[in-house]
Amino acid sequence: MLENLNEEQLEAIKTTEGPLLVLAGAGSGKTRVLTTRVAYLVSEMGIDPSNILAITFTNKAAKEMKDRIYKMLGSLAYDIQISTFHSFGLSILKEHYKELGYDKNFTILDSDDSLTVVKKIMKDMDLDPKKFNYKMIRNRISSAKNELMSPKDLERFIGNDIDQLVVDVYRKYQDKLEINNSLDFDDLLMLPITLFRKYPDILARYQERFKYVLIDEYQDTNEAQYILTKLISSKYKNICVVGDNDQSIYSFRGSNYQNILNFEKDYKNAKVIMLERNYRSTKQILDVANTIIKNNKLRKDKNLWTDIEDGDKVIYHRSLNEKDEAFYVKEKIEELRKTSPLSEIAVLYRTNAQSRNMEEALLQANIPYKVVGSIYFYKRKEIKDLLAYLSVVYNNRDDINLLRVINVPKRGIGTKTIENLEVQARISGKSIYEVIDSGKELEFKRIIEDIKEKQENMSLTELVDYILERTGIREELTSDDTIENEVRLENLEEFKSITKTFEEERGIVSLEEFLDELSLVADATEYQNNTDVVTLMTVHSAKGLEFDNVFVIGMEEGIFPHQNSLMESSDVEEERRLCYVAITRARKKLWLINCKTRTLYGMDSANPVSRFIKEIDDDLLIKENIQDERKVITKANMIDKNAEYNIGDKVSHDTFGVGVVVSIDKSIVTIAFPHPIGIKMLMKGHKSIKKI
DNA sequence: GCCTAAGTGCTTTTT
DNA sequence: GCACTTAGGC
Repeated sequence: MLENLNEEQLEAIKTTEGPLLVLAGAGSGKTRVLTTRVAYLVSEMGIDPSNILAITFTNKAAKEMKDRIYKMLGSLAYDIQISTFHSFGLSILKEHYKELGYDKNFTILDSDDSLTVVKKIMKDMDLDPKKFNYKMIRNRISSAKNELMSPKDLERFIGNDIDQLVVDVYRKYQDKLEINNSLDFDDLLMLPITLFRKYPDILARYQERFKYVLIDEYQDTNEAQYILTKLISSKYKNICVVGDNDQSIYSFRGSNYQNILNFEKDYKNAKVIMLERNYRSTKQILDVANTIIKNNKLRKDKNLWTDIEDGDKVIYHRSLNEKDEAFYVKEKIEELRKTSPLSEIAVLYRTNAQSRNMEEALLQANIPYKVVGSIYFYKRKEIKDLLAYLSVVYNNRDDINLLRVINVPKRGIGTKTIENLEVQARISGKSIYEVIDSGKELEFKRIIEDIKEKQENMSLTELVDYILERTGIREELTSDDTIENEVRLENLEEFKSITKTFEEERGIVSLEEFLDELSLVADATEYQNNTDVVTLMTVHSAKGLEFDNVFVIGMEEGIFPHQNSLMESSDVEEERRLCYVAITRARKKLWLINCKTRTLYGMDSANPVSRFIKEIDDDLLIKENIQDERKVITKANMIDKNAEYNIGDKVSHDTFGVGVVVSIDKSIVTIAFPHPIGIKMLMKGHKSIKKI
């Protein structure tokens, strides 16, 4: 078990008592240290497996850790609690929902559902939707929760009308969730803390149970996660946190990498171990990563090194456009697959939207791939509808899901009826299901009741089938023979194969178990078992993974670093850390790719080369296709029909600033906007363009 | 109540 | 470019 470990790794494993901070650079064997440490605690120190709590951020990391520990400990591993923060929170709430005023069958809303609730509340408040951004309000509520602030706590910080509005909506939002017996993602972290603060005896039991606590990716913890771990480990203080401040990439979710830098202050006698030797990447790749990350000002310097000297140089390729970019990657993959399994190839990008062209290219070339984190499966209407039915069957009081399907398929329940139901529910403080007592909606209620009754003697897959039958969804989709309906049916069949896999792996699965897991794992690829395929994913999802061959596409200003990060230097630094994460995923070969022009938001644009590429020393790269920079002009339709345009005219745009008309061809006017957008073209009828 | 066409706004990253 | 909303006719 302890073979082939270096001195620092061994020390991290054997320091079992007291607080321990492991600063682990990329590829330094962090996961190995964590898993071996757990195994060591059990097999060498004789610690009861059920006294150990290991927390990760992603389901994937948790699964990986479980598998590895299982290999070392066998079935003893089952008693170790290894989970993500959110699933750990959920497990606490499953035991103590009563103390918090919830019923056993509470449901968990995904972030779209939360947004729907916020929208609804704001509409009820008669707020002009154009004036207030729902998403912004939802995000503010979410941040407040992650900072452990109730509406009342937040009140003290009101400085303007918007703040006041956030507090008002937050209060109503929380009331709504409680009436609906439902929780959002943030509640999974916040409520356990509320519980522990209110009931010290319950906390004491958890402290007693989890005498040994391990936290992975500690640099990504937010306030709620930080407090939660602190509470649980505050009695025995056997807390081991592992992380790398250079890989902190979740500040948008409230994570604070100061948590890792402050660890020594929090725990006075903390031991600190640095893992600086990289076992993953070649020197050529590591050099590129190091030259980029050293541009961050707010950073603790460290020296990540490797002795893998003989590698290939990193390639920087510049394509014509995004199609060409995808084509290039496809060509390279076809070469690679002669010598490497497809599972050792990853294509990484900054935003999910970038997967599309890549998918098309791979599809055309018959190269199997998977898109990780692609939630599009669960976002599809038919799947969401089915899930909504399952949720309502499980928790009748879940208004959000009920309203989604009360008229699906069409049953003649329209806006008026629904409005009435909502009003009734609001005055009586009940859920919609509870106030239904007549009309077509009673018919709906009967369907749900019937499914609930039948459910008792059915497997999960049978239940899904019965819902499709009883609700009329299947009939609706088969009665009209269109391609769209065909696809929908296929997706529903695919869903059934997910439930089947579930049941094969775990035997009888309750609806509760299934819904819980789906709400925490919104990624269809987690349940696919095709292994030898190319992996497409965002850089964020790639964290913690490694591949022999890595392509990073879209290395352009405005994309990577992303447009929205360019205003704040601290945000650009986070983008740089993200870039560092991307590069350090590669073991052997790395390609950095961008293109001269691409279609973005429905417009053609020419983005400058990413600053991260420019930060790399020339002699570290092989450059391909680099020529005539910055003269690319693309065209599209245009604009304010009432105005006349001449070359050289100045125009202004709310987002892009002041631009100059560079060419006119019939109805197409091309406008150049300054850095960093590059040159943007605008479509016909775009009102935000004004001639000056 | 339902359907369609036209209009609008927005896309960062995730549990 | 797309998903989502809205208005207006049936």
